[in-house]
Amino acid sequence: MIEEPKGQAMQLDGRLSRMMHLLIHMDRANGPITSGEAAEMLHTNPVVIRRTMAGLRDVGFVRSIKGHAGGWTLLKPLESISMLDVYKAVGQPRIFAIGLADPAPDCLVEQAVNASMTSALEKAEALLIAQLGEVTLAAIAKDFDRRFSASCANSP
Amino acid sequence: MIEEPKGQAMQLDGRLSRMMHLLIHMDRANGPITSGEAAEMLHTNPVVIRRTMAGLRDVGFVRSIKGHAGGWTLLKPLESISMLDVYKAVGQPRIFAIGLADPAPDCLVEQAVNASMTSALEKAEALLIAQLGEVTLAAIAKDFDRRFSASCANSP
DNA sequence: TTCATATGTAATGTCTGAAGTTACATATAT
DNA sequence: ATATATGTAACTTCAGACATTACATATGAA
Repeated sequence: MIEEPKGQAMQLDGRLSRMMHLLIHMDRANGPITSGEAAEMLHTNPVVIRRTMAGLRDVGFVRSIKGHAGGWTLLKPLESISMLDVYKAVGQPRIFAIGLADPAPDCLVEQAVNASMTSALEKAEALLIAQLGEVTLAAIAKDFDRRFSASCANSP
Repeated sequence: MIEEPKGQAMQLDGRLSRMMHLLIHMDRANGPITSGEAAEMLHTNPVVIRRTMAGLRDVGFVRSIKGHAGGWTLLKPLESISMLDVYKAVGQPRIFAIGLADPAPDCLVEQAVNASMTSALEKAEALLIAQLGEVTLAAIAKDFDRRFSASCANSP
């Protein structure tokens, strides 16, 4: 049997999923969480945390405090933050990996192809955005609680 | 409202749109189209054409003939080829540029985040696949005919 | 003040996959 | 034979997220 390398898959933009993860941890924390602590939680680097959290700070979801006893604090309740809010806060990353070869071609055939492709992609994007808007971080946190209870049920 | 930066063409996978474009041209052509001719149509390289068309040949949509008077020929009517068929033929490229930071995390919080993300992405993907399945290349070719007539109406 | 601690950010390196390119082997009409 | 075409391997290029290094700046405590 051939061993699959599979250390990490492809180069996906994980900012949305990472920030959701972190915000829920921050809601659970007592005091501020430092970039170093957050980096450990997300298995990444403190600078990556600061860089990505900057967007969340800009829209007022979190606050950062420098120096001793500093770190990051959640400012808004999870009920008020949807997945879509986080998506926007991290800069609305490009959604699709597939797309048009040329967005403004001279060829009328390619224009017709682009029209069909764009129509399909836009519908899928609209549904995704709608889905992201329907789920709050509080709902995800609640799902976590359910999973946590279930995992504890298996321990004496 | 957040203004999207929305720059130029990034690193998108254009194989689906390119092959659709080319197949419609092949349907319009009298004889075989060479990789060189196709490359000019798509503003790319003959090797890229051969590489990508190989998938379409494997599923029987086209045939390639070597040597003098060789090239690529369409084997099936555009009515019988959907966008989804082409998508599959080019290897079902990855659809999304966003995704999970870690597909199999230990952290239960991240597992809950992943569940929500996956749910949203899967619904959007299902809709996209459905859209691709509903449109044949013949329908796109017909749309081209409309555009062509419209463009001729502006000429004496 | 002095110093350990944290964030802010620029600069640089790493990684991945489509696309582009070069080179050459192979097949086929004339 | 030769010109023409495909088939592939083996590169290079490119873009963007992520990782890392380095240093400036701010802050609380001894």
